[in-house]
Formats: sequence, C-alpha cells, structure tokens
Amino acid sequence: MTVRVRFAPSPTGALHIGGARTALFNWLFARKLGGKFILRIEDTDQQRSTLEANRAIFHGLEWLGLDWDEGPNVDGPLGPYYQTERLEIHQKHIDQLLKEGKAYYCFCSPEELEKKRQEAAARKEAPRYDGTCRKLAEAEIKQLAESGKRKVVRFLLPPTGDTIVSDLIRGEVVFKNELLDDFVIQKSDGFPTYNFACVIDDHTMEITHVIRGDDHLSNTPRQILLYLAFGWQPPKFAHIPMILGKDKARLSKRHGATSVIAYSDIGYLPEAVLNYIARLGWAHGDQEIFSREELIEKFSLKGVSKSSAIFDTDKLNWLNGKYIREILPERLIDLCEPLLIEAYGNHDLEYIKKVVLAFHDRLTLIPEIVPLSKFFFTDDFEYDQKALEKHFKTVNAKKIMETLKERLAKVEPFTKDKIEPVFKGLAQEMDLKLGMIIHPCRLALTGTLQSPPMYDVVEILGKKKVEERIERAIASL
RNA sequence: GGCCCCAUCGUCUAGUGGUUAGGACAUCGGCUUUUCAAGCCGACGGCCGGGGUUCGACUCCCCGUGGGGCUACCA
Repeated sequence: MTVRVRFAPSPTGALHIGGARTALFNWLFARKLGGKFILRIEDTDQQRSTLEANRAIFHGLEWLGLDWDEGPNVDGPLGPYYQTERLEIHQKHIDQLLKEGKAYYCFCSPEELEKKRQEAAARKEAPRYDGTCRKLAEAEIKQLAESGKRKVVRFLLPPTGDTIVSDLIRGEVVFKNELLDDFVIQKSDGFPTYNFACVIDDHTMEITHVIRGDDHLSNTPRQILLYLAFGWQPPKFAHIPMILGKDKARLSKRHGATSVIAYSDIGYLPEAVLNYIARLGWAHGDQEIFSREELIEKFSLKGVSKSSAIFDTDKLNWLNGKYIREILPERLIDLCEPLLIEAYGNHDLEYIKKVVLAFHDRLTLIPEIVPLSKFFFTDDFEYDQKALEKHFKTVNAKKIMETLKERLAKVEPFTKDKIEPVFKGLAQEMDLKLGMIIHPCRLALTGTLQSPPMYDVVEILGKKKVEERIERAIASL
C-alpha cells in the first residue's frame, strides 16, 4: 500500500513555524517513501476561516518549496480538498451513526452547558457532558426538533474500557474511555467538528499515516473510537513535539515573527528556514546542514525526538548566513537590488551588482546590506567619532591623504590590481605600516571602520568619488 | 481540578547498562587579516531531584518536581 499523508491546516491565519514543520515532516515522509503528500484545508470554523489565510498558507508552503500531490489547485481522485466541500460525506456518516444508535441529538444550549461546567468545576469534578440528552425518547426528540430548537449531534462513547493509541514516536498511550465524554460531532450550524471531520476525511482520503503536532495526542482516543464505531482501521499516528518560544510557552505572536512569510520578509532564505525547522525536533547524528535532497534521503520518524523544542533565532541566523554565503551571485543580486533601489533610488545595475558582491560574505540577513552599503550610494554620511579621533588626528594624516590622492589620480585603469601597489608603495616610501594608510582612507571613503576590503571599495567607488571623499577628509583635518 | 506527553550544556541535539557524555548555535579567548565579518583553533558549560533494579546506571522501574498539551457547538 502506498503511503498517503496529509497536512491539514485550518485557514485562520498565516502558515506559522509549527505548522510549517508539521507540513515539512509529512512532506519528507511522503517524498522519502514515494508516497503522496496531500493538502487538506480544514475550514469548518465559519467564524475564523478566511480566504486570505487560505492564500497565506499556500504562499508559505510554496515559499518553502513544499508541493502537494493532491489538494487545492491539484486535483486528485479523493477530493474535494476543502473540508466544507465534503459536507455531504460528513452528513452521510453522521446519519449512519445516528441510525445505528452510536450518536444522538443534543438540545442543550451552550449557556446551560457552560453553567454545568462551572458547577462541576466548583464541585472539583471533571467538567464532562452529563448525558442529559442521551436518554431522550424518540417523541421528545421529534418535538424538540420541530420546535426549531438548535441541536447538535453527539457521539455516544463506550462507557468503559481503554483506548490505546499506538504512536510511532511515543509508543502505546492508554486512555480510559470513562474519562472521555460524549463529544459533539456536528455543530448546530450543521458543520462537523474537527475530531469528526478529521476522521471521516482521513479515512475517505485513504490517509495511511497521520503525522501531526503533539497537541493532538489527547484528541486521538476520541478519533480512534470513531474509527472503531465505523468499523474502520485507524491510520498510523505519529505525534511530533511542539515548538516553543524562548519562555517555553507555545510559540505565538508574542514571540515576534511566527509566520513563515514573516521570515521571508525579514530576509531569511527558504532553504535556511527549511534546514532549521527540520532540525527542530529531528536529528540525523551530528549533521547540521542538509540540502532538501539530503533531508528527503535521511528523514525518518525514528529521528524525531519526543520533547518540545525552543525556537532559537541565533541558530537560524547562523544557518542563514551560511546559506547566503553559498548562494549564486545572481540570486543575491536579485534579492538585494529591490531593497537598495527602494532605499537609495535608481542606480546603474552594474554598479549595484558590484556593491552587492562586495558584501556577499558579510550578511546574516539580506536587508542588512542596506545600511552596510550606504556609503556606496550617498555622500551624506558622518565620520564615526571614535574612528576620527584615532585615524584622522595623527601627525601625518594630512600628508598621507594628500599623497594618496595624488597617486590615485594617476592610476589608470582604476582597478584594484592597479590600486593595491599604490597603497603598498606609499607605505614603503613613507616607512609606515599599511594600516596607517588604509585606516584613514577607509574612514574617508566610508565614514566607518567596517567595510569590505579597501581596494575593492576604492575600485567600486571609482576615481571621481574617491578623490572627492579624500578631499573632503583633507579639508576636515 | 482530571487525564496525557515530555525531561542530556543557556539553546538544538548524539547517546540506547560499562563513553574522558560527542557535535552545533550562542558566549569568551587565540590565530589570520588593511577594518568588520567569515574561516581556523581553543575554553566555558549538561545527564532535574529522590528512591529502587543491577557487579555497574544518563540509559530500566517508581515517586516527586518542572515544562507542555487536552479537557469547546476551535482546529
């Protein structure tokens, strides 16, 4: 039997980091085993589901390169792939349970239930549904229904016994049926609840492995009971650990960027994010860097850990820097160019390319190039105060700069291999350490003490700018 | 409250009864260099606590503690 897994987000917000990792593990599992990766949108919450969130989820998955074999926009034999388009299927199964006496109508209002819950809590009892409507007679049901009273459908649970979840990551987890209550499977708006729709859809879509967040483990016995009620074979389950924020609380907006797309906006590369989240809760020996192909090759549920993981931006940053250093120059240029144009207006593309390449090795996040390269695009910069004290207020600073200016004026063509000897020759003639020339020069040209290698900067800036800036420096000496 | 899951450096993790408990990020130091990064080398730093089991426990069992989850007409 071929493996079929699914990622089943609800479109109530952007694709967040946790969801992305769940999607990734499912995707890797399918790709590794030559199975199918299915995307199903669980949009049965009419209040919270939005079209925008739906698009955001696609966008996030696409950015990470997690393509689905069946799902929205990719027809498959077992669709549709929006849960709300499967309502007849759900209804049919609701009816079946009702008919078989495995489910029943409940007319208790939310207010009544809430009141009972509070009372139970006050008595320090578990807030479980008390089964009021379980014993309703046929005639009563009919009458209540005809009176237009809102109703839900509840699943009738076996009152005793154990339900065992056989989890691929956690082993066997035993739940006592008596601790569960008759949960709602169809809401008063006629929509199925999560636990029900999930089971019906997973079964009818022939899902073989349910790989999902740890937060669903406690829901699993309810779902298994449903499978059993239908006489179905449950899929295999694998509950992966959650991702937490620095404060060990579940990752949320409070922790800053949580949506995958936010990471794109901040300047992370999709391969870095992919690599990072793959390693959150999963390991393959000591290896840290994995290409997409390696991930597919090496992924296994056996490597998934049981404990939750804290999201560590520092490590993500390190990975991102590593990936940036490895990407093709053309790609880096494509990434940086719009940011530079936005910040500094239009400039010659060739010039922009040279600037970008000068910073290729020194970026952790793409947008860092904007402030770092400021001096390449504007004369409007101040000298760093401390640097000024150190490198401009030396006895022969003026002499050095004047001589440097004269010499550079004669360089032709103005390329770094012609520029370098000027600096070195000058140092030798004046019996100075090279730094004595380079430091003030860097300060004159960039206003700072940090820049790409000096000769590169001089060349890229060009003869005219270099002269102007050295003059400006001399004037301030 | 009840039930469930989890527990190795600050963080991500390797480990599967006998190891100097390994790697990575971060931090700190050194080297290199025209600066800053990068890179290389090194340092710091960990088996949550208590009981068992065993010749021997990070590893197995129990209890505690801590963290997380579920307990919705959310998913």
